[in-house]
Amino acid sequence: MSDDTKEKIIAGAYRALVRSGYHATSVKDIAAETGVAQGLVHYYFESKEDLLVAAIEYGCGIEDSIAPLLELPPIEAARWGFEWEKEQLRKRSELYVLVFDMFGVGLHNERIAAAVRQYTGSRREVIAGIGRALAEQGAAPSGTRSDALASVIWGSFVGIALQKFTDPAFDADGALDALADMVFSYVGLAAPTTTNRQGAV
Amino acid sequence: MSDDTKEKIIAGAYRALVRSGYHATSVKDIAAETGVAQGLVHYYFESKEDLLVAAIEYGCGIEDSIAPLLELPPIEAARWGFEWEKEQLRKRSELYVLVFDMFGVGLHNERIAAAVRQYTGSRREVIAGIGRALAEQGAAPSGTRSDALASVIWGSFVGIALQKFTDPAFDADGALDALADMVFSYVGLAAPTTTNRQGAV
DNA sequence: AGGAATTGGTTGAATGACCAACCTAATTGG
DNA sequence: CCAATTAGGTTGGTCATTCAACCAATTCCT
Repeated sequence: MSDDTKEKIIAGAYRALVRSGYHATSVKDIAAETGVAQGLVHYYFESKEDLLVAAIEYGCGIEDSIAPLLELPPIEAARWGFEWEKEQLRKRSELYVLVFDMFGVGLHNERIAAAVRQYTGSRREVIAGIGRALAEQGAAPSGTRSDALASVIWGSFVGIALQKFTDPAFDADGALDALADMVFSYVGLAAPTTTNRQGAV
Repeated sequence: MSDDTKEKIIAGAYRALVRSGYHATSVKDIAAETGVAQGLVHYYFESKEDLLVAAIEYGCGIEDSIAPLLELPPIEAARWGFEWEKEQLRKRSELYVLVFDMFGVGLHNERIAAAVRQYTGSRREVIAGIGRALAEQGAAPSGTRSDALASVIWGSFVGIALQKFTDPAFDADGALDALADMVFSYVGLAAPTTTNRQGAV
């Protein structure tokens, strides 16, 4: 029952974290959210920070796996990558909110910064991997630096998500379509044949 | 001495904010940073939040003005826009840190969210304006939605900056160069002479 | 087998520190 | 005189962390 309780506390911490943000989440909140005495939280975790780091890692782990994407041929993977991002943005918005919160916290907390770094690094690497596979197939311009391009694309994902969360009226799908259009045009591939892509200024 | 002191407190708050982040900055800190009694801070500002919002606006206001950029012909403006971003990233990194901090805070604080929204909106609008000017000159594909493209570019700026601050080894200049390369190639490729996008409505 | 001791999990009430905000009385200086 | 300013203290609150006690199994001793 012990590992179970620990896991329950982590899940509760994640929920509390998503609801209230890093700084507004107290140990008391977490205990209440989990349905457990406050003292028990410290029985399992040395400090609040320990717990929150665990909760963040837990949150990053429960997202839909990208693995199936990487089984596809690289061109398909690239196409679906943008769709996958759109879908995650819709389905898992609370994780994005948490991640942005962590970006901010990480600026002044090395522990959290490390967790964030690992998360972003793995994300960017997926994109870079697809880019390299494309380059090996000769489907990208010879001078293209896959990692720089991956940084741009992943950065754009982040920036678009950010705009969505700061402005509820923001058209994230439109921006992601524009990004995809630009990327595919740049690497010399046909643009993905997705939804109605009407051009209106 | 009165307006001067208020300004001094705001500047001190800005410095404290940059150093320690939003949540770790107390009124006491600000008073100490400014070299002023704690009570005086409350003499000038109703609440801590009032002061911090003022400090954020102050911070956004002291950046180098983009105005001269907009005097240039749009193609030159676009070119220099990327250089300007590189330079700001080098010279004004502390403002970026503050802005990212605010992104996080804004997710759970409507007051700060509004300040952030205004800042990001004005930034994006500059880019969109250049894009529209280019489109009017026929230098961009007819189907291009300037605002979607501006969202992508500004988003990428943000994402690249973020990567720089989470990973000191990150090559921001390289990423910005790649972005510029891609954007220019996109706009150039689909120039009026090309036919493949002409029919897009 | 059966009572005693041990252990791991759990509780909720302290503890001590810190915070913003408010207040007051005293001082400065134009 | 009046506005700005200081130093100090108070209030009411929140916070993470600690701690002694409690409970239910499990193990040990006889």
